[in-house]
Amino acid sequence: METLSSGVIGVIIGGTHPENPVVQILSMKRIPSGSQERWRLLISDGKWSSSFAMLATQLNNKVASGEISNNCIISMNRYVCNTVQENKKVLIILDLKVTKTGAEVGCKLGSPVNYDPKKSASEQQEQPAQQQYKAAAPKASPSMAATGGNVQRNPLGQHNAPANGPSVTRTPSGGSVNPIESLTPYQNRWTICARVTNKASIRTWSNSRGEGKLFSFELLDESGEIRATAFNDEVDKYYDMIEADKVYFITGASLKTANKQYNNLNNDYEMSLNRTTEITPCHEATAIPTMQFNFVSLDQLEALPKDTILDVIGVCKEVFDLSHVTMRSTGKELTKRDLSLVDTTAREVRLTLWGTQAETFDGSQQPVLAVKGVKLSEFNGRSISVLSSSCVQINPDIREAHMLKGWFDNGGNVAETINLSSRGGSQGFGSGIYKLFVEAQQSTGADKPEYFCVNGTVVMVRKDNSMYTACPKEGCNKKVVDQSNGMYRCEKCDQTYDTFQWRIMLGLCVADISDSQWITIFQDQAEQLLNTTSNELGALKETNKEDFEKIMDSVLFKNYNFKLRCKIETYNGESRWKGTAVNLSDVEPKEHSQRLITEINKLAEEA
DNA sequence: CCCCCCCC
Repeated sequence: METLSSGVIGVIIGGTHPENPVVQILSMKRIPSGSQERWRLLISDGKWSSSFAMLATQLNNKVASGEISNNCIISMNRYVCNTVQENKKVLIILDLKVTKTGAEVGCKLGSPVNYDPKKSASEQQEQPAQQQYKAAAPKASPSMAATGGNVQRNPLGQHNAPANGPSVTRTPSGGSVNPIESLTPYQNRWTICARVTNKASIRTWSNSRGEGKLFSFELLDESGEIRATAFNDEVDKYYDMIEADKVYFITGASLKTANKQYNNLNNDYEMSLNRTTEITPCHEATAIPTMQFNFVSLDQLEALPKDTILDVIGVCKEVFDLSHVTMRSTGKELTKRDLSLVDTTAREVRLTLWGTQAETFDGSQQPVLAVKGVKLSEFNGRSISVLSSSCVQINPDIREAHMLKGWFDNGGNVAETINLSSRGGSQGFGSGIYKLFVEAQQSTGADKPEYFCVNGTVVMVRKDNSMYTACPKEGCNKKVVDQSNGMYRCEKCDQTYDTFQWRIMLGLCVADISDSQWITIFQDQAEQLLNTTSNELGALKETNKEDFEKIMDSVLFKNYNFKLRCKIETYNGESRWKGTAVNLSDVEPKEHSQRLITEINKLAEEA
C-alpha cells in the first residue's frame, strides 16, 4: 500500500506535476478512437481512483504484450495532464515503468474512492490521510480554463527531466508545450513542439469551389502525430521553412476533424495553418521520435476495405523488373516496379513503387521495407500501392525491422506463404477476384474503375455497328470519315489517308447466375473471342453477310471467364453501369470447379 | 479550402 503515491491523483488534477508518481492500474478499457487502438485506464493511488488516464498510443504494445495488466503498479515517468472541454482533465501517460506486475500484486490495493473533480478538495478529503504529495499548487486561472488553456505543469520551476532523455517542455516565450495528443478543435491556445516526419510537395487544385495551392506535412511528438496543411499564402510563407526531420514550435493553427479516407495518421484531427499561425524552429535536443508507424500485419489485409491507407512492414522477397504503363485519363507514361513483401504471418503481398522510387529501388539484398501511408487495392486479391504521400523506409533501424530480418534470415525466407496478390492461384489470367454481376453492381463506384472477373455465358451479340473504319496510324484507332473518293480522314491526326483499318467494338450480353449485363469488348479481346482478325471480319462484313453473322453467332451460349473493367457512368443525370472486357479466357473445368469448391467451403465456414 | 496518386 505504501508503494503507491497516496493522494497523487488529486494533486495532479489540482494542477501540480509531481515526478514519477506511482499508481496502480485497476482496469483498462479499449475506447473507440477512429481506427486506432487507444486505452483508457482506471488508476488508483490507494486513496483515490480515476479513469481520466489514457495511454499514449506508442505504449499500446505494452498492453498487447501483457506487460501492463490489471493490478500492476506503474511509475509514471512522463505524463501530461490537460484540461479538455468544461474543465475535464485528461491524463496522458507518455512513458511508464512497471514496478510490479499485475500477477505479483494480484489485487486492488487499499480502498480508493473515485475522485470527483467537481467537488472541492476538502469535500473529497473527509479523512485526510498522510499525503506524500501536497496539493499546494495553484489551480489554472479561470481565464486559462475558459480557453481550454493548459495547466502550468511546473509552478515551482523545477524541470522534470523525463526518463527518456531531454524533452522540450517550454516554448521560446516560456509558456508550456502541449502534447499533440491533447489538441482538439475546442481549444484555441496551445503550442506544440513537433518533428516534421513527412513533407509533401506543393500541389494545385481547381474545382467548382475555386482553385489554389497547398502542401501538407506530418508532425510527430512523443504523445502522437497530426497532419498539417498550408494553403495559398501560407504555402508561400512556410514551404521553404518547413524541413523534413526538423523540430518546430507551432501555435495558432486551426484544427478540424480528419478525413480518415485520406489520412491514416493516429489522430482524429488535422490542422490547417492560417494567418495567426506562428512557427519557430526548435534547436534544443529533444527526445521526439523520428517516425511513428501503425503497422498492419499482412494477414490483416484481406479483412480491410479497399482503398484503406495503412502502414506495413515486410521483407522484400522478390523484385520484378521495371515496367511502363500509360495513365488512362491523361495518357501520361508512368514507370512502376512491383515487388513482393512477406512477413511473419506467412503472407505475401505485392507492393507497387512508382517513378524515381521504382527506378532506384534495389531489392537484391532483400531489404526490409517499412511503408507509411500505402493504399490497399483489390487487384488480384489484395495488393498495395505507394502514394506520393507515402513514406518508404528501407532497412529502418526499428525493432520491428530487426525482428523481421531475423525471422527472414532464419527460415522465413523459405517459409511457405499465402500470396494475397494472386487470388485464384495462377499467374496471369485466372487470377483476380471473381464476382457475380449483382455483387459487381453493388460494389462498383462512380469515379474509379474497378477490375474483377466474371464467369458468364454470352446470350446476345450486338452485330450492328460492331465494326468501324479506323485511322490506319499505329495506336490512333480513331474512327475515320469516308470522303467518298477512296480517301479517309482522321480528325484526330488531322490527316487524310487512302486506307483504313477495321476495328471491332462489340456489345455482348453476358449472363451469370445472378443477372445479365451488356458489356463491351474491343479489338484484341474481340479477335481472340471470335478467333479471327478485325480486317478479315471487316472484309467479310462487306462481302459475305451470312458468314460474318455466323462468326458473330459462334460465341452464343458459350461460357467464358471475363476480366472486366467497370464503372458507373452518368449521362445527363442518368447513371448506368458500364463494363469493358480487358481480358478473357475459356473456362477450364478443373480450375473453375476448384474455385467453386473453395467458395462453397467458405460459405460453409460462414454458416 | 485538398482528398489526384496512376497500370494490369
